[in-house]
Amino acid sequence: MANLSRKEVTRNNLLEAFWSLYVEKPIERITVRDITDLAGYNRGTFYTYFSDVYEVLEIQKSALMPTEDMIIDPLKEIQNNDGVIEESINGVSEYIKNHGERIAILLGPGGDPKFTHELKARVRGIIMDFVRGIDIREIKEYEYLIEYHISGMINMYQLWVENESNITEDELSILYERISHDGLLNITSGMLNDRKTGS
Amino acid sequence: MANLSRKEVTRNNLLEAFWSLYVEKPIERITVRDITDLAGYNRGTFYTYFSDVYEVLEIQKSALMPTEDMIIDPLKEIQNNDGVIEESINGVSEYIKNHGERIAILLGPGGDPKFTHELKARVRGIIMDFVRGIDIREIKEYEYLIEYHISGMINMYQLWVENESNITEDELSILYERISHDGLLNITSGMLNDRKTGS
DNA sequence: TAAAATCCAACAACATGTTGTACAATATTC
DNA sequence: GAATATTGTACAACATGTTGTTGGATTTTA
Repeated sequence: MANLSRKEVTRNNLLEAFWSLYVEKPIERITVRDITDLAGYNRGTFYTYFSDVYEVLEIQKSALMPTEDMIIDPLKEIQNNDGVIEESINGVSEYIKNHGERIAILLGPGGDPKFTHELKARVRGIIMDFVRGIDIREIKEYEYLIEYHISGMINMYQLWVENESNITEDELSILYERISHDGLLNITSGMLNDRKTGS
Repeated sequence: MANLSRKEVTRNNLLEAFWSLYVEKPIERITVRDITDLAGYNRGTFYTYFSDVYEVLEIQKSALMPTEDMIIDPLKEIQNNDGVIEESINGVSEYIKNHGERIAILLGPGGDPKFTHELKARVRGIIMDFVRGIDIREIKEYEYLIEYHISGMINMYQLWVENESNITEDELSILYERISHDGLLNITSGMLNDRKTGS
């Protein structure tokens, strides 16, 4: 990874320049000139590497997409256990943590809804394949529950970054487990100070 | 709602033309000319109503944002009940159903992440205000649980539209209730055909 | 290793299209 | 016919994507 050709260096510089602009403003206001000025190249140089600004974003997105293995491996591990979904979900959240800040930006208000959509579809698809193998009833309905859970997790994480980590990572993990175990209403009842926990 | 002035008609035509383009392609590829050509006006006319294509989207978004009342009223209704959050959530999903297709588009892969973000922040804020009034422990943590739930619901709905309603509306509602009551893992255990329900 | 041939990243310049604004001319409404 | 809405046209500013050129690096040849 040491010796990069001139070509690779230029390409990386352009990719990095794009990202530092993307963090600050929406993609539709990022021009080719913005990128090349920041990176220190001629505007035309951009076109020897990319065909337009959106292609740069696509490249960044692919780099942040989880591989099949990232999702499948943890799933396989638990085929011997009972807590069927839990562990796989933690595998996913592990991945999200690792790619950290950049993913949070793509998931957030200034990010790319296509990324979020594709990410969820991918994780959902893999989990659904797995689930089909373990003989579960109401498959069609189950897809929605998975969607609920994946979305919930992803957006909890995004909010956590947005809130500048106002709770610890461990506390967040514990919340993941509690909410997927018990559901919102059970947890809410348990959190009330001076009321009956009704049904 | 019967007699619209010419001005109102023109404005509406432009808004509608925008929307029918927005359904088909991302906003960054919608030009002023596209809109006015489709609506049958001169390009200059556009600028007497809007300052830019993005402003048109903002207007559409505000029209689809829930009012305070839409969220608060159902919350008030249940202060006498025990199922604290459940009903309020159904109020929200009611609203989503009413504005239907358009909201799903804004929430979806071709939509606007700022809309989704603002929508969630609004609902979350109102629910959190409410929750502060009923003396709940771990307020800071609770915000994340609300985020999980709101995101889960919104995205279940979006997927349902994307799946062209492959289950009925009632079935979807029931899933909402089950998942918020019991949590994913409990439901999963209950759905397994020939395994122990573990832990 | 030195000279020649080739490559190719970076560049300036160009043609094209969109934007937002302005203003006089025309059409529509009441 | 007076007021209002829309059109047509023109313009400067700017972004886009393409082209042909340049000069330094790399490869080939002897």
